[in-house]
Amino acid sequence: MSKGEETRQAILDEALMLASTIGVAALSIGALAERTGMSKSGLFAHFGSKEEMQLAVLREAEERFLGVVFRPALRAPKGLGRLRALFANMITWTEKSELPGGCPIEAAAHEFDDKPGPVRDVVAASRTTWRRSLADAVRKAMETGELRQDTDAEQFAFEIDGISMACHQTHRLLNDPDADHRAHIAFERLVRDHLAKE
Amino acid sequence: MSKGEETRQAILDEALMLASTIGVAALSIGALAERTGMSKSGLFAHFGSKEEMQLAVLREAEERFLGVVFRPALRAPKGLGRLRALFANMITWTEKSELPGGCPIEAAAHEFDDKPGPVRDVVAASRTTWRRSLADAVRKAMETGELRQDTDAEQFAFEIDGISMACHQTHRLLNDPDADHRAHIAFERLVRDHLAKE
DNA sequence: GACAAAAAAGAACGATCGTTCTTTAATTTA
DNA sequence: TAAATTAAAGAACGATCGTTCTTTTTTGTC
Repeated sequence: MSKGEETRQAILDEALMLASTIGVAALSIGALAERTGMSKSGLFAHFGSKEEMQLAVLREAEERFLGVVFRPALRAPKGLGRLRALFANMITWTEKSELPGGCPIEAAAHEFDDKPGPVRDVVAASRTTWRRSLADAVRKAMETGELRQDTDAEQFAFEIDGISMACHQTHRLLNDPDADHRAHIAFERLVRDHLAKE
Repeated sequence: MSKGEETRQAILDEALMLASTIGVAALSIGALAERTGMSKSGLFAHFGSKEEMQLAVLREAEERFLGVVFRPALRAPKGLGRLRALFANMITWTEKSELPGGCPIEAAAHEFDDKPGPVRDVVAASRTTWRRSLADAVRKAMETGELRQDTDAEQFAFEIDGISMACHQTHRLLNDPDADHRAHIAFERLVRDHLAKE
C-alpha cells in the first residue's frame, strides 16, 4: 500500500467515526483535516471535492457493513438461522465497528432523502441492496421449509428494517438500554407469525 | 396578534417547510431570511440565537403534530379504534401538513441524537411523550378488552414507531409507493397478534 | 544518492455562517 | 396626530466553508 493510499485510509477511518456522530452532510474538510493532523488542502487533494469525499465515506461504510453484518452471517446455516444472524449482526454492527454515533449510512439516508444527486443515489442503492439481501434470506428460509410459503419476503424485510430503526432511536436518542431486547422480541414475533406448521 | 407575532409565525411556517426538506440542523438564518424576504438581522431579532430558532421550529412542529395526529384521534372511540386512528394519522401527517420532506422532529432526532444540548432535550422529550401516548392508547385497548391483558404496551409502541420509520424511509428514500400499504399490513399483524380471544 | 513523481502544506479566494451594532421604518399607545 | 415603542434593515465582525493555486516536502525508482 503506497503512502497515498495509506493516508487516504487513515482519513476515511477518522471520517467514519466523525460521520457516525455528526452525519455525512455535516462532514467538513476543515474539521476532518484538524482531526487527522493534516492541512485542508492536503486532505482535499485525496478526494478532489467534498462530494467525492462523502461518496468515499459511504462506500467505506458500506464495505464495513458488509464485512461485519453480511459476510459473517453466511457462515450460519442457510435459512432461518442465517436470517437470525443477519438480524443480530445488523443490530450490533456499529458497536462492533467502533462507530460511536450509529450507522453513517442510516444518517445519510435521512440527510439526503430530499437532496437529489450522487450521494443520495449511493445511499438509496445501498439500502435497496440491503433490503434485497434480507428478502433473499427470507426466501431461503421459505425454501428450507422453515417459513410459510405464502410469506411476503419484501414485507418481511420492510418490517425488519423498521425494527432496526426503532432500536436505533430507542437506544441512541431515548437512552433506553432495553432497546436491543425489544428489537429481538419484535423480530421473534415477526418470525413466529411466519413459521411453517411443524 | 401583533405585527411581531404575525411575522414570527410567518417565519416559522417557512422554517418548517425548509426544515422538513433540509433538516433542523441545516436551517440557516440567511437562507430563511431570503425565503421570507427579510433581512438576516431582522429575522434574527425574533429569536435571539440560532438555537432558539431551532427550538421554536421544533415546538411549532410538535404543536402541529399534536393538532393533526393526536387530537383528531381522540374523536375515535376509545380503544382499538383510537389506536388505529393514531397510527393512520401518524403515517399521513406530513402530507396533510404540507411538509414536503417529512417530519422535522424525526429529522432532528437523527441530527441531534449525539449532540447534547437543549435541542436534543426537546426532541427526546417529544419522542418520549409520543411513545407514552401510544402506549396509553394500547393500554386503553386492553381495558376495553380488545387487546390481550398480557400485552406489553411499551413494546407495542416501540414496534409502531418502527413501522412508521420503515414507512418513512421506504416512501421518501426508496420512492416505493407501496410504503403506506406495507405499513398498514405490519400494523394489522401487530394488532392481530395481541387481539384478545373473542 | 540523484531524479522524477507523488503527497502535503501554505496562502489566498469568494461565499456563507451566526452575531452585534447602529440606524431607519413601521406600528402601537396616548 | 405626536410621542413612545417595536420591528426591520443595513453594515460590519470574525470564523468557517469548499476550492484553487503555488511551493515545499516526502516518497519511490534507477
